[in-house]
Amino acid sequence: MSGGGRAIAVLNVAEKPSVAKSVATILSRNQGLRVREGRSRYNKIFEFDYNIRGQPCRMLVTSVTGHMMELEFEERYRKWHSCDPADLYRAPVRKFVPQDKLDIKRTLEEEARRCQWLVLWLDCDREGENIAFEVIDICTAVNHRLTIKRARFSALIEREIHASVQNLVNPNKRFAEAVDARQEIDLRIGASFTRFQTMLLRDAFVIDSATDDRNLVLSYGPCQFPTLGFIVERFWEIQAHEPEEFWTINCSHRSEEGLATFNWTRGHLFDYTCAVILYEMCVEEPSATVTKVRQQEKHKYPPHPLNTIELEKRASRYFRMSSEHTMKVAEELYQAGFISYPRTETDNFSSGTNLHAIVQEQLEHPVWGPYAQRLLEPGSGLWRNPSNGGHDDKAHPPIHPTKFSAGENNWSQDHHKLYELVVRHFLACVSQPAVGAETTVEIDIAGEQFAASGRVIIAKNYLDVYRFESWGGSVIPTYLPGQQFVPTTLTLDSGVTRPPPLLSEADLLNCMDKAGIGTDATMHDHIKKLLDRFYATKDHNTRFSPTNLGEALVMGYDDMGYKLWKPNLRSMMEFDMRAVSEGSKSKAEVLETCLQQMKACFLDAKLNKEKLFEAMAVFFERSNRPVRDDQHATVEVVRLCQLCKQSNMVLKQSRDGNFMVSCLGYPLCRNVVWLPGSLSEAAVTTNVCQSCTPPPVHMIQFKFRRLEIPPNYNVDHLGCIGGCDDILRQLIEICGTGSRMPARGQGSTPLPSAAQRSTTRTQVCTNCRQIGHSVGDCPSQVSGTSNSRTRRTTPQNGETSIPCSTCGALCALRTANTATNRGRKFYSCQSPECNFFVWEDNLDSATGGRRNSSGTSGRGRGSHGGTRGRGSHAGSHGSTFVSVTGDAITGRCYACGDPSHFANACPNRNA
DNA sequence: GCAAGGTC
Repeated sequence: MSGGGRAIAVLNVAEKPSVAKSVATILSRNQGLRVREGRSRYNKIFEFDYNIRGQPCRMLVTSVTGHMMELEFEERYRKWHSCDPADLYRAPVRKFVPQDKLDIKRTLEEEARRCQWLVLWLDCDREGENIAFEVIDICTAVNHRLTIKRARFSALIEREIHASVQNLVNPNKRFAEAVDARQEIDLRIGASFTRFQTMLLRDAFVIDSATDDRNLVLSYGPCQFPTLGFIVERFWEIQAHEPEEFWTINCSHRSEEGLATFNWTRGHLFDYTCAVILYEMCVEEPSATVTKVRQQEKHKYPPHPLNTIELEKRASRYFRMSSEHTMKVAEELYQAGFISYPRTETDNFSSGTNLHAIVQEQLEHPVWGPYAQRLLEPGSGLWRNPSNGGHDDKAHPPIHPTKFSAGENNWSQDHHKLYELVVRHFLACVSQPAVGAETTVEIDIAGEQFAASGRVIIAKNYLDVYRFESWGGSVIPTYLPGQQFVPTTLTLDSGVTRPPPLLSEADLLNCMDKAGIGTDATMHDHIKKLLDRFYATKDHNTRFSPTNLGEALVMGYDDMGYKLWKPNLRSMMEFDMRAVSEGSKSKAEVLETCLQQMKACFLDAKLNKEKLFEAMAVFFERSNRPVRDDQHATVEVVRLCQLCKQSNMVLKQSRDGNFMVSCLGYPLCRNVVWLPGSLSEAAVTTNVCQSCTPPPVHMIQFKFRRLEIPPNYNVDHLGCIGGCDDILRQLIEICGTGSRMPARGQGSTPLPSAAQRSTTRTQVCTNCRQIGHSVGDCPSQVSGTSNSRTRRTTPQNGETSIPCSTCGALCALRTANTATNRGRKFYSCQSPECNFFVWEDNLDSATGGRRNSSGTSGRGRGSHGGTRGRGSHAGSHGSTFVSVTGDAITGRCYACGDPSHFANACPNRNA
């Protein structure tokens, strides 16, 4: 020790208990290391003396367990009906320490009070940096004099850790801010879309999932939806596949040495005539000449060191274990000390790793022990330094065995399998590749080229231990260049193209990895979420299909023209996060632009919700369940209820279009203000009334139907329901409120409430000027569009109403005002119980039935996107038309079957 | 009841 100054107390915090222990063990060199309990039973506190750049330190090393804080909306936005989901793009959010993290927080506070320095040993990635700032916030709140330092390390090895503590740096605020932005965007997008689509669809359809419909959550998330998108896209590709016939020429030759199968170098042809002509040329002159014999040494290389994704993919492929279960078992093996940390991107061992020692541990294993023995014998030549997979998370090594086991009593079959995979994979990584001798023989028959190949494995090497992989070997007879022979068989075979298979779990992980969806630690969660939400199913072969629900949701958004189910959104976010980390964009800037875009997208999705209805209607029956008052309604807070003084009053639109402002405390509080029946639109604004108390009373932007209000009133009116608004009061008196509802004559329409009855007055129809009904119920008017039209029940060209093909009520002609379909006319059913909808330009095809009546131009399942199958996946081969046996050629016409000629000379050819 | 990210 130099200087000899007074020792300072240094609080060191790692991301997880295992890292705290490693850091403490390495720094203390295991001498004078004391351990004591913290308030959390997982997060111990290690103590020892150390010296940082001449400064004597009393080191305290403890840990958190990942993030300390969660992001949530403020209380008044937490309930699903507390606000319009669109408000969640602006609703205030706050970070808080959840209940199960409070004990760690208290440990940090208690220790931080007594320390002078805080050294952050969080993982060296963006999330780690964000957690670092969570720790800083907690510690500096109780001790603002703390000196804050960051330790940067790329591996938990002595050299790195000692160097790191002597070269402490400052934490990187930009990294942490990138994560803050990601969290906020994920929360706002996820919560808004989840609430929106759940409330919109759950009660409107009979969704035959395994859970009670009322508890069903139709979640949306920027990772789960693209994952679902991969599954649906492949499913559509399969459905859209049109089998296409192709032809190929196959040739075989049997000699004393065995059989050789020659493949046509043209592969296969889709042109039948062309194939037949080439085939007949071969048959007429069937002698084969060997043009080339090539012999080559081929290597099959062992896999890269194992990271999380690869572990999940291989466990799925080899054992059909789900990625989620794999991670659970791996976690247990890790906790028990048998394998290294299982959540790692790294597939490259750092140069300091003692690989021999890891092999050494396995020597006594009854099955692979002898292989490990051979590996360590210098004379065997089996050893090879592992390859570099090119990924490094700078925090963890590749997954490898850390403790020998020949199997533990408490292990399940899956524990055995996974441990075996980790060990065999590691031993394979440090082994020589398999070596094979490959022979390729090329022949020419009448100018057509064919090739056959055979392989002899010379040295299996790593394949001896890696039993999960194989390398097929096949022997072919010896051929010499220039040699001639007559094929044993020469056949023209047909086959059909086949669609690609459904995505396997390994395929899905691959898609996610390539598109940057999720992290190595969360990808399996996203897959599991799709199963939990009934969006997808997995068959016994680990292949995923979308459920009707999953497909309908993706189809609905796809029909809106949005790629919300594509990975692009996440990629863009990832790009922005990187920009924040690098300082080229600010967190505020990214949040502003991203949320603005997403809000616009959300609002447009809301406007286009018919698309979701249509897509759902392809798969599900409409629900007969009475629709609750708050379903299908826009919900916006106007003011605090002055009756119960506990809940908010919100603007709502009932399904038959009437607006009201009612208390969320219903049914405990029944306070309601009915708005004029002549309203076509109403939206709560951010403007607050200056005269009504107690504030805030939000003003509402009203839009009235021109023909339903007297000419001296404006169609647009910014009004207040707090009692100050004379215009609103007058219009309620003139037009009445909600009176259109009982007049609709729908048996299931609820009776008007007391409040409604009390505000319904004698009315004068502004259309026909008669007393007793309002314009909305005027018998001489349909849907308020004109005062001269009469109701007809048969559709005619240019007609304004048609009978609903679903329920028999009338459908009114309306004009769309959405971004994607502005100006396009459609019919929608006027019955509040029915959501029938059809584009006017689809009317002809719509009369056949509901399924074809959707606005998607008859596009149902199966006709989506998809590439044509041509050449993608060759199917099985079929008929043999001509066979060549020895020297005798027998043949017949492909077209008519006559043995006297071939198809190119067939007299019936053009018949 | 909602997201995704850490981790036990």
